[in-house]
Parts: sequence; C-alpha cells; structure tokens
Amino acid sequence: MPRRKNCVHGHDYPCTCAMGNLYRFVEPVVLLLLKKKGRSYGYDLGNDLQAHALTDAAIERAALYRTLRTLEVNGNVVSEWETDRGGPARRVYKLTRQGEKHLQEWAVVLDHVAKSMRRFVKVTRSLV
Amino acid sequence: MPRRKNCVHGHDYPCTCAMGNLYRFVEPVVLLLLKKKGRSYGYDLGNDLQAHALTDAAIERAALYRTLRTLEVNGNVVSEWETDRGGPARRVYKLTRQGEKHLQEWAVVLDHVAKSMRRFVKVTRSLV
DNA sequence: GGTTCATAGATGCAGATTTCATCTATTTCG
DNA sequence: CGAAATAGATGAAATCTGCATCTATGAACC
Repeated sequence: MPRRKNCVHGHDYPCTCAMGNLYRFVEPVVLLLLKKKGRSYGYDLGNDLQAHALTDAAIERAALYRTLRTLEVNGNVVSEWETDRGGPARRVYKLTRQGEKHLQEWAVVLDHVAKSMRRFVKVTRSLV
Repeated sequence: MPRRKNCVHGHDYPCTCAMGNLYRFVEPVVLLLLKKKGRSYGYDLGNDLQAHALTDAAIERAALYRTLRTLEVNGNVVSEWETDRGGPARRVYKLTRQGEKHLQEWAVVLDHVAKSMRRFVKVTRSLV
C-alpha cells in the first residue's frame, strides 16, 4: 500500500497510516477469504464477503473488483484467467507470500483498532 | 447523519451505513471528548484528540474543524464565540441532547465493529 | 430460434472526502 | 520589533465511493 507518504510514527508495529484510507475494510476481508479458500475469483468472493465483513455496510461489487486489482498491483495477490470451463472466464486470484504477510499486518492493525474501540465503548457507556 | 441514502437493512440498532464514510473516526472521538469536558473548542480538542483516537493515523486539524462544523449543521453540537478573554476568539462547542444520543449510537456501532474485528483477528491468527 | 436468467468482469462519472498547504488574526514573550 | 503560540478556517488537487451501466458466456425454457 503505497499512496500514503506521511507516516512518521516510527513504532515497530504496522500502523493505520499504512492502510491508506479505510476502503470500508474490504481489503483485509478479501485477503482473509483468499487465505481460507486458497484460490478464488471476484464473483465467488462477493458471495462470502458480506458474511465476513467488518461493518454491516454493503460492500459494492465495484469496490471488490477494484480492491482485487489494487491488491495485485501491490503484489499481494496474483491472478490468472480460468477459461477451461463452461461459462464466462474467471480471473482467479491467490495470495502471494507478501499478501500473507499483509494479512497478518492487518490483524495487528485491527487488533489495535478493536482495542481502542472497546475502550471507547466502555468509557462512553460509563458516562450516560 | 443524513447523507447516506442507501441503508435498507431494517434492523433495530444503529448501522454502519448511518456513519456515512468513516472520517477516520474523528466524529465519535470529538463527541466523547465534548461529553467528558462539558464544553471545549477546536484547538483544545485537537490536543486531546490523538490520545483518544481510534486509530494511530494522525488526525488533521482540517478534519477536526470540518467535523465540528458538520456536527453543528446536523444538530449534534451547538457553538458560541468566546471573546471575553485575551487571545484569539474561540468557538466553544457543547453537545446537544441529540449529540448525546448520537454518541451512544456510535458506541453501539463501534461495539459491533470491534467484535467483528476481534473475530477477524482470531481467525487470521489461527491460519498462520 | 429466441428470451430470460445466472454468472463473470469491468468501467464511467458525479459527487463526496481527504490531504496538504496556506491564510488571517490576536496576544505573549524576549 | 519579531517570533512563537494560540485560534479558526479554507482552496485545490488527489483520491475514494456509489450507482448505473456495459460486455460476454452459457444454461434453461418455451
């Protein structure tokens, strides 16, 4: 994930800056699904996406396809066309080594964020 | 929070759609800080913001000021100028009743999101 | 044969958001 | 005086999102 150039934290864990914007958290979910499935393609991922989503906001197909292409540009996944089969061709993706690493980094980031959120919730509820 | 028109979930708790986009979670933190402080102004909030932020991404001053104005437009806070005092004038904000409610809604939303994130983290780490 | 539906990927574009730089103004301090 | 801290705000470019829409393959159906 390039595109962010202002990260100057200097700590040792993956920081939220590296997320760029949040993309409604489509990216980590896609990475996780690919990890679980081994290989998959957009249309198929789209069916499982909502069930694994981190928010209940609908995930656009457009966002999914664009996320996949971006992941590939950044070397987190690789794809190939699958045409030996009836029906329209599928672009089948799988994680690269780097993608696996990126997924684990997301886990660190989201663990942090989740902790912050829980703290927020706790404090907020204590002030009602 | 208007601005999102495609929310058709129909469940009874505040849904993430209502958040519009995520604004890097500046909004809920501002609401919470105002709740804790009773009243405050942009520059002051800016100092406490990072410590309470939900991500470690730097929160822009621009984002803060614009968030405050938006909160006011939507009736979650009210402001007045404080000029009886040395130094530049301050626009002092406080929560409205609706703002208090909005804060509690954020707690519900973020509680959900945090749970999803923890699930994500757990699954991801189990797959290494 | 023609129509409809499910599958599959993709993009155009208007509008919204984010980032970064920059601006004004007031007071304090050396 | 000049610099720094305080205080609020906005312009512009880059980026992202939401929605509609397009192409295409093959199966099922009449």
